[in-house]
Amino acid sequence: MTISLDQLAGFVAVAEEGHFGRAAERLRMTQPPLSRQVQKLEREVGAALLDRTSRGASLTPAGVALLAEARRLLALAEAAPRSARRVAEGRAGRLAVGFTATAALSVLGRVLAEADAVLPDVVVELGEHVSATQLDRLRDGRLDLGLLREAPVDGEFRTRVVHRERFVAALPVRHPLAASAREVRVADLADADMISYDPTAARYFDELSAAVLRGVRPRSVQRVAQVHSMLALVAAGRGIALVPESIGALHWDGVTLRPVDGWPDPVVVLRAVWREDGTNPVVARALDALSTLRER
Amino acid sequence: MTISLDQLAGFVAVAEEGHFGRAAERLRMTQPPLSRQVQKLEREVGAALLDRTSRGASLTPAGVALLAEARRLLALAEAAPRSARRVAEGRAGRLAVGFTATAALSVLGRVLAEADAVLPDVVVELGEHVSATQLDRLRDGRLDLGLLREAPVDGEFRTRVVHRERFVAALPVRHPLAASAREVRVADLADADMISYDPTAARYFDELSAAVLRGVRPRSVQRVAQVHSMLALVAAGRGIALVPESIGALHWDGVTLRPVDGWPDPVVVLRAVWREDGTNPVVARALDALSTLRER
DNA sequence: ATCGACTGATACCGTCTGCGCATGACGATC
DNA sequence: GATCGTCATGCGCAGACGGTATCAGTCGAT
Repeated sequence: MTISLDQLAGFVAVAEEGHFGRAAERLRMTQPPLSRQVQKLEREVGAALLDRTSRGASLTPAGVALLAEARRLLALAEAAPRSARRVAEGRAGRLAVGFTATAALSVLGRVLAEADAVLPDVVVELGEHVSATQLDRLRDGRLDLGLLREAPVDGEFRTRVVHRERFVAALPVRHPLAASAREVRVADLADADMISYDPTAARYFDELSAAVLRGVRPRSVQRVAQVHSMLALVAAGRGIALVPESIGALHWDGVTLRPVDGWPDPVVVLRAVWREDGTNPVVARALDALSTLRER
Repeated sequence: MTISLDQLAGFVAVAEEGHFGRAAERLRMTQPPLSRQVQKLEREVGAALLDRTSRGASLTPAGVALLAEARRLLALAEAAPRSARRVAEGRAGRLAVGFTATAALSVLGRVLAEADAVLPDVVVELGEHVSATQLDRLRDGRLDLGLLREAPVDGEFRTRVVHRERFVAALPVRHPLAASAREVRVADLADADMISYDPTAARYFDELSAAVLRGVRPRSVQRVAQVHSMLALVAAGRGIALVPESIGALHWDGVTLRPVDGWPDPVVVLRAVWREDGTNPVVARALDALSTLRER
């Protein structure tokens, strides 16, 4: 009751060959069923598509019109499964990536460049979210991959460190420590005014700060959640802050970044997080791309 | 070995319903063959398209990709026969129309406007050719419809008069006849210098001129094939010419058009000519449009 | 004018696909 | 843990579809 792709393929072959016999040969079948196929198509279309003569067959105007449509249909029908297979293999499709504000400064650019190079047919959709929101959206499938600081305790997630960097001290340019030495020592911070992290909203940075300060407890003059706010306060001369090194990409006026003596190890990590049982096959391919990234 | 439209329709139904049973109901079939249909599609695509659970089925990423393609395919498959049928009925398609230089001045504009109004989906392809060339191209199918003066003797053509007009005299503005009276009389032409038509290249006009002059034989100072050349010579003051009234649309400087006394009948005709056994169904529709045109 | 060669259409037959019915396997829910 | 609802599977049969043989028409050569 409706047309079939076989009928269209038969019709196209006859139209191109101008000859039922040769068309049948091309389709690796015999002529009689091909004739019937085209007749059936004509009945279903409700119009003659071919003029049959004793020398072969030629297109009617309706046939000309249908030929173009039939070619498009057959091309689509051939391409559609291939493209679906590519999506299944993770070579094409969509990848929803979440990232934190500070992640944008360190690896996001390289991640995207690498994804573009390795997975050119994957459309990466980006969203900036704090860590907790990213985990929520990973859970409900709105994100495929998160870039965040904290290691999620939840068992359904898997994790890979994609970036390590050092904590550095951000000093107001007029601060005495900025004038005197090249490196800041931990002890110098003991009697400094310090802008520190909000223990809930920026728990990771807060705990990391406490760890690297090794018991030294500077005066905390302000607690903020965002690294950016922190730098604004430093620029205003309100105190010193500890920030990830990659923040230096911003070149904040009035702020000097100094390494801290005795902190050689890159301790601030950024993790890629994804669902163990995620369904998007692009994730696996993207993680391959991320691993080559880390090797450099 | 290849996908079928039925499989795609089944897949789309399941994808939209999220449920094999309801999808089967929508397709007016039972659930088991639908399940097998989708399974087969998945084998042929080479990827899982649906995640089956005990609550229904949801799309995999590959399924999402294929769903979009499948919808496009099905829409095309539904539209293609309709559009072919419209072409077969002459409601859509191409119409190659030939016309002579003078036809362009009289009815071509109205013909095209009418065609656009009555047959909006027909693309009209225009070509200006002399009558003989038009007949050749009608014969070999490069033209569907000709607009020309002469009635073809050939039996394979059919004809319909689409325009009638009068012959008028084209006078140089400084010519005595232009100054004296409103109408020119045939007798006045007897001793006038006259620019006349080439008896082979413009046979129709030549014979018509002879007929309307009723035995009066003016001096023929020049013979030309094109009405336009004729007017150029009139403007140059070389003589009088007889031209179809519609040429007045051109407003040649230095030329005055005057009706001729005793020529009341519109004698110059323009005919639509087409092949008796032509294959393009648009022709019949176009002739319908032309007949309504003539009634006005 | 006749015959032969070639065109697509038709008749007939066998197979294989694809449907429906009955039922199974599995998970969710109470 | 019984029950309900999901999709998958086994089986039998009708119909679709392809292949072989043949027909019918047209064209061209003899």
